[in-house]
Amino acid sequence: MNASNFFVQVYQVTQRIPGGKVTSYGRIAQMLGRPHAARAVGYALSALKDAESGATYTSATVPWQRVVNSQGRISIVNREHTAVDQAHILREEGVAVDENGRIDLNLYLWEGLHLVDLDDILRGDG
DNA sequence: ATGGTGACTCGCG
DNA sequence: GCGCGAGCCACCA
Repeated sequence: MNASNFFVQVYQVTQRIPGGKVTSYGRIAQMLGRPHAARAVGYALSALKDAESGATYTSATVPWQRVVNSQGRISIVNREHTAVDQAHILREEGVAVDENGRIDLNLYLWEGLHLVDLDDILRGDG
């Protein structure tokens, strides 16, 4: 797999996160075989375009809100207009987020992909 | 090719 | 629990 596919792989893994569950940037990186590429994962999600852009992967087709940091905390608080949105959307999905943007990973952490699904993504079939 | 930039993580104090 | 510093990775000028 070449580096140019990395973003796409991140998006595809993220799309497999079921509603009501969350995972971390680091875990996604780990699933993709790059345990230290957490920052790159965050970079990929920040690169998502608007729904109107017509791109394949947009903030509307990729549930970016289900990705938080390893502490179970929302990483984009007080960041421009999108500030409180992530917590809001997660609550609508049934995830308990306190006023500090913290989530109990013991309750909402996503199990992760089965090897079969991961294989599809890493091969580019997903 | 090189340096700067994050929606990251981990280890310390 | 919180702030810092130091790795780490993919992108873009």
